This record gives sequence, C-alpha cells and structure tokens, in this order.
Amino acid sequence: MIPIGKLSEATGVKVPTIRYYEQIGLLPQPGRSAGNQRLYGRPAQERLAFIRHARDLGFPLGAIRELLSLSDDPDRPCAAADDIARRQLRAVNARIDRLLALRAELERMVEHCARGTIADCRVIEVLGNHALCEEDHAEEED
Amino acid sequence: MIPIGKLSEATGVKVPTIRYYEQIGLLPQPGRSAGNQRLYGRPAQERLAFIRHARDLGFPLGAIRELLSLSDDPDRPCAAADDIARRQLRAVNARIDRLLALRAELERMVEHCARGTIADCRVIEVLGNHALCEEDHAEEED
DNA sequence: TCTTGAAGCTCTAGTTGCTAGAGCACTTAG
DNA sequence: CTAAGTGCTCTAGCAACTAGAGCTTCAAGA
Repeated sequence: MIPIGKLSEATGVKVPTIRYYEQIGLLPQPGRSAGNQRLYGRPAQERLAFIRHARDLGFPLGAIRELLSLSDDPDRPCAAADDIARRQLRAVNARIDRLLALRAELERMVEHCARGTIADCRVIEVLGNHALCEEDHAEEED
Repeated sequence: MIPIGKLSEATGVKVPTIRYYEQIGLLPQPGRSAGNQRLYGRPAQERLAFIRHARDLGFPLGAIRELLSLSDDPDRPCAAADDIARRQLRAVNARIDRLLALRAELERMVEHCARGTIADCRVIEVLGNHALCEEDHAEEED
C-alpha cells in the first residue's frame, strides 16, 4: 500500500489529478490510513496507468470511462473497445489534416514577412483578409 | 450600423461569442440603440473578422490580443507580429508531430484487433501496458 | 521521544474558449 | 397592433485540470 505521492511518482500522474479522477469517479475511492490519508494497492496502480496511457493517446475521459468499464468485463465482445479506438483514430486524423492546412498557411505568412513595420506586415494583413489565404483551412475542429 | 445577429452572420462568429469577446475586452463596447441593443459599424466588423481568422488558424486569444494591439499601431516594427506567428507555427508543428505518433499507435492497436472478447482485446491490452507500444508517443503537449 | 519539514487533507476558485438556459425587453413585418 | 423573432443580462456549465489557503499527519534525524 502506497500513499498518493508514490502513486503519482509511479504513474507520472500528478497528485491533484489523481484526486480529481477519484472525484469524478474514474478511480474508486481508496482505503485510508488511520490518519485519513489515501493508500493505494496494485489494482489502483494499474488502473491509473491505464488511464494515463489512454490520456497520452488523446482519449477523452468519457472514452476512457467506457474503456475501463469494458475492461472490467472480460467476457464481452471486443468490438465496443475497437470502435472507441477507431473513433479516436478518426478524430486524430481529422486534427492532423486540419493542422497541416494551418501549418501551410502559417508558413506562407511567416515566409512573406519583410520585417518592416506593422503597416505592411504580411502577418497582420493576411489575418485581416481571409481572401489572401491559399489553403482553405477548415473552420471546425472536433 | 448592424445589430449583433447580422454581425454574427457576416462574420460567422456566434452571437454569444461576440458578447464574450466584448466582455473580455477583445472587442470594444459598441454603441447602443435607443432600446439598448448593440450596433456595429465597419471597423468592428473588420476587427471581428480578424479575430475569427486568427482563431481559425489556432491562435489563442492572448496572442490575438497582442496581434490586435500591434495592428492598432502601424508604425511599430513588424517583428513582434512575426514572432507571434512563428511561435504559433512552432506550436502547430509540435502538435502535428505528437498526433502523428498517436496515429501510428492507434493504427497499430486497431489493426491488431481480432474482434474477439475483451479478455484478449488488443486495444485494452495495449492501453494497460505501455511496454507494448512501439512509438514513444510523447507525454506533453504545449 | 521530540521535532521539524515534507507530504497529505479539504475546499474553493481559476484556467481557456466558449455554450446553454432563464426570464425578461425590444424590433419589425404583416 | 400584435406576434414572432431578436436582443438583453445574468448565472452556470463543459473539459481536464491547476493553484492556493489553511489545516493535519507522517517519517526521519537528534
């Protein structure tokens, strides 16, 4: 049984974040010491590592909640978990596409900077006039 | 002079968002009609279009605030605006790199899915065990 | 055993960039 | 003139934390 600080070290999740996960019900309430301090065992550690890893992969907490409830239930078909991962993959792909368009536009802006005064600054000019864009950097992200 | 709804249509920025921008001081307080409704002219319209465009390019509001104050002052050197754009470009590049690593990992997870039960689900397994990752998808974004 | 400094506790509020809703007042077309 | 539609203010909520105040507990050294 380890206290919250050690759990934090072991998983790379900050202490307040661990408490936050508990508060929103992602982590079960752990046992407490005589002096009311949280004490965690192996299963909590593994669960938190799972959460951490999924967060690193960009899964939103809602998706992680679903994945955790699936993983608690090993007999159910894997398709649901797979769907969540595919959904995340689609989201990541959409964000990549969008960012590539943004990068192209930003590079154009920055390359054309003559380092003069604001009055003829390409950056300010392009921002003020969408018609100067080549790429049609999309509007929405999701 | 147009009311807020027309301004919203003209710029593609939603009405509550316009009011929010005013509240945080990105847009100046507009004149009002006899019945206390906001009325906007050309300059407000251009300023909002500028903000919109910069948001589409992913600039955070703080950066937009700087860019706006620069553009209010055409004699100052352009270098500051250029720096902000370069900073944004670096941020975009970092996010792209990170997302490419995530995509690779997610694709690996999804491809290996045998569509069996959760007990041997690749998705759940990889999430639970970081050692199964090939890519070292970085931890931090910024 | 005592002490002291680190680590833990709870609670509230702030962050970013909005969005949603309640409960009103105003404007405008028919 | 009326009714739909638009506008107003205000508060609260979203994700996913982060920071701070003000207190208690733990652990290691003297």
